[in-house]
Amino acid sequence: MTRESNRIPSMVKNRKLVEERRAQIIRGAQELFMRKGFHKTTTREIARECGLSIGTMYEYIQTKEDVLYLVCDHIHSELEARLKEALSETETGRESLMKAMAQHFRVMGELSDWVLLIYQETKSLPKEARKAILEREKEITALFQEILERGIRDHTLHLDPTSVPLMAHNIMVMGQMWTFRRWALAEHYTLEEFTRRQTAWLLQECTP
Amino acid sequence: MTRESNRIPSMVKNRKLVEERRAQIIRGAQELFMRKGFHKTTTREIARECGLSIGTMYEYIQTKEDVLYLVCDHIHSELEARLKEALSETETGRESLMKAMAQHFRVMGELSDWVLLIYQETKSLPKEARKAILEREKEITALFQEILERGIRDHTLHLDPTSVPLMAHNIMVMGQMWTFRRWALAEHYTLEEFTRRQTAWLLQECTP
Amino acid sequence: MTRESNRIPSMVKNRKLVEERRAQIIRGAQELFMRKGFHKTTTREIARECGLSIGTMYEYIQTKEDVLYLVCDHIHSELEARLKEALSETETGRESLMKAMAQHFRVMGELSDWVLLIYQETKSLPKEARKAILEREKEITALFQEILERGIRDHTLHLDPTSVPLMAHNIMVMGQMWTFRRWALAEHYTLEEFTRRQTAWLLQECTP
Amino acid sequence: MTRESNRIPSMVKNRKLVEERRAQIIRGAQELFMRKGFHKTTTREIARECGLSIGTMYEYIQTKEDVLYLVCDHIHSELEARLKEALSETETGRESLMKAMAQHFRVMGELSDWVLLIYQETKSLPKEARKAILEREKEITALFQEILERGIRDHTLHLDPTSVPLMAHNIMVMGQMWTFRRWALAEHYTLEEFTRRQTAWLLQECTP
DNA sequence: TATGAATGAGAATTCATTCAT
DNA sequence: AATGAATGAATTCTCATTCAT
Repeated sequence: MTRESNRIPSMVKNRKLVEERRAQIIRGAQELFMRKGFHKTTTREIARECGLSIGTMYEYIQTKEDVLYLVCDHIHSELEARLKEALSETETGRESLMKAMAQHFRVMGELSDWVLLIYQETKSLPKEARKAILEREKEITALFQEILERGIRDHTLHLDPTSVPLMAHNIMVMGQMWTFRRWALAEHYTLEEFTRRQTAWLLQECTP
Repeated sequence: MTRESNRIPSMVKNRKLVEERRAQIIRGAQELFMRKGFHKTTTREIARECGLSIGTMYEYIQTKEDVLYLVCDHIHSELEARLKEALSETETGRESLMKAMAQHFRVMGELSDWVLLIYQETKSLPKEARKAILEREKEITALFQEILERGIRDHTLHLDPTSVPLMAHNIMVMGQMWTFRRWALAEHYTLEEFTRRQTAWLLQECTP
Repeated sequence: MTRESNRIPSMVKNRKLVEERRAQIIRGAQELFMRKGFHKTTTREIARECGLSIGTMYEYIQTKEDVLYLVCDHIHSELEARLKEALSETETGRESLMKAMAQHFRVMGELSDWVLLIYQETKSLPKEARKAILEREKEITALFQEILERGIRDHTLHLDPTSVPLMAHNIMVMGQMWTFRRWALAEHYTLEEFTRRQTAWLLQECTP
Repeated sequence: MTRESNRIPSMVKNRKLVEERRAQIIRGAQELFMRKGFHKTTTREIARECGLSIGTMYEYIQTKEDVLYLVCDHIHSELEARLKEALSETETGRESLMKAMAQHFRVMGELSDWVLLIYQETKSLPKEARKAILEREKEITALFQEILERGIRDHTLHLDPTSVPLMAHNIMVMGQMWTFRRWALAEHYTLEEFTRRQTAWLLQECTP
């Protein structure tokens, strides 16, 4: 599930066991990183929280940064999975877009603490890992690009093809917006209102 | 200039000197925080970079977090000042909006490393300081709200008044977008194209 | 042995090891505190003296004050143990008192550097610990109260019962006297003479 | 008044001014040392408390230890002066002794916080200064020796002359006792009861 | 595989003292 | 005489990582 998990070497050979223990580690660390941030969480705390000894934990990772990577990767997997739930090839592009945006905002709202985590702690990752995380981000963005393109093909969305990447990114950013600026937005709008208005705005741009 | 600077107590009484030395500290720390991040920068490095002994530096701050606050506050001041340069009361709201958005995106592009800094390190600030930083963010957003409202009043912008806060935040987020996702956007658009398209999109929403 | 030792949390689980390492720490610190005082002794010196790395030492204590507490507690244990050696239930109260006083003065003389340590550094302890140390002091005083009361019961000591606490404290203070004012007393008296005179003085008060 | 004050060199030549400023310093420092102890009090705090700038303060002392010495010396002066108030050459030795003991206990009770200070912080003084402080202690003890000797000479006190120093020290220690062990003694006795019992005990020894 | 004691470089902060003004 | 900004050595404590059992 945590797709990139195999990028991180482990001392332990048994694949199944590695998978299982890392799930434990992710569960414990996620909670802690969210509450205290990456830097203020110690490896000891992570070990304790996930029920392993430090020695054992280090059999499954190499550095503390690995844990952060594991967590970020897992969150991305979750985001992507939840988004894909709402996708269907049988609908028109326009319908798909509306559903996808609604789901995207809903998920970003529900997992907002996790999303925050990704955007705030990614910079603590070593270059390679940071790149891999950006790649995931790109992939999710690509999902929206595909929907937009499908809409163009089936003539339910009228949009200059050169605007497709921009609009996909705009959608992504709208999602983040709900997690980063909720402190201000929630004073004025509910998630449903927010979704309705933003979707309407975007769709209008895609209407002849 | 660094408006909130007087929130942080100093051992040194001479106001002028405090102002001056803190400017030194900000200059040195900004550079380092940008390059290495807050946590990986040591107080000794900051002191060395800004040409003070640690002892002396600590006469002007109380904790390392104070330096971060000083830096964030300074960046916000810069952003706000640069944005205000482009504002003028004599134009129509629509004209103002176009200029302000262009300037905003330009500034966010130029200072993108600094902007990144604010959004990534703010969480390391103590609660009080974090709140003060959010306040600054609100104030800049308010500038766009005022422009939008002026446009509504002078009938050059047609927008449901309840959408004003949302659109102001959308503009803010578009600015951040250019700093956070430039790695992806710059593959497709120049800053000018980005500005043109986003402005057009937003203005269309404000056209009957 | 260092009875209160378990009040101080340790990172290390193995009870036996904790006992052992703390004994090491006490041994090293006692010597240093005696020579240089608590404040002028650094944690690194303590670690070096007791053959542990600082990191390791800090696995067994939480703060430098903990070391002081451990040392004070250990000294009290020693004092109490040595005093109890001389006690016997089978003798008359009067005989007991004489033996106990002699032993007390002897021990206070032998361990005078340690005793000095307790009385001079206790104030550097956090409140809770200071209270625990006073408690030990009370317990030793109580030993003398019991002897006096036994003497009253078996009619070998004639003393107003309301004077029992006062006399017990007087004995304690006589013991400290030999450590605190030896610089002056030793010019005139040997420990034996001191013991004889003070015992005689006190016993006379307890003779009809 | 602070007799030994001239042992400590000052940058300032004007004797009167030195006297005056040092009195200021003593007043401020005494309070702080009592509350926080010598080590936890900073020179800056002392300067602030006594209304001088640090620079100025250092014109009148050489090191922080000097301040401690000044304070201890001043306390001793106070103790001695208060004790001497109660002395009179015209009474019998016995009467003198009773009055002196009562006054001694009273003063030690009243100034107990200061007395504590002397006994707990003296060890922080450099050797020379520590010796000077012990000298003061000796002098006060000598006052009691003189009274005892006068009593022997005028036949109102019957005491083996070789016991004179011991008894003088016993009196001194009884005084300290009331400051050091008040936490326990005050549960059983008032200062008056304490004085009466201790005086009676001592006088009995001096009665044929 | 699992454990957890050991390590020590490294970090933030303090504070007595000086000295140019 | 008075001031107070500057200094930097010194101090306590932390924590990611290793490795012998």
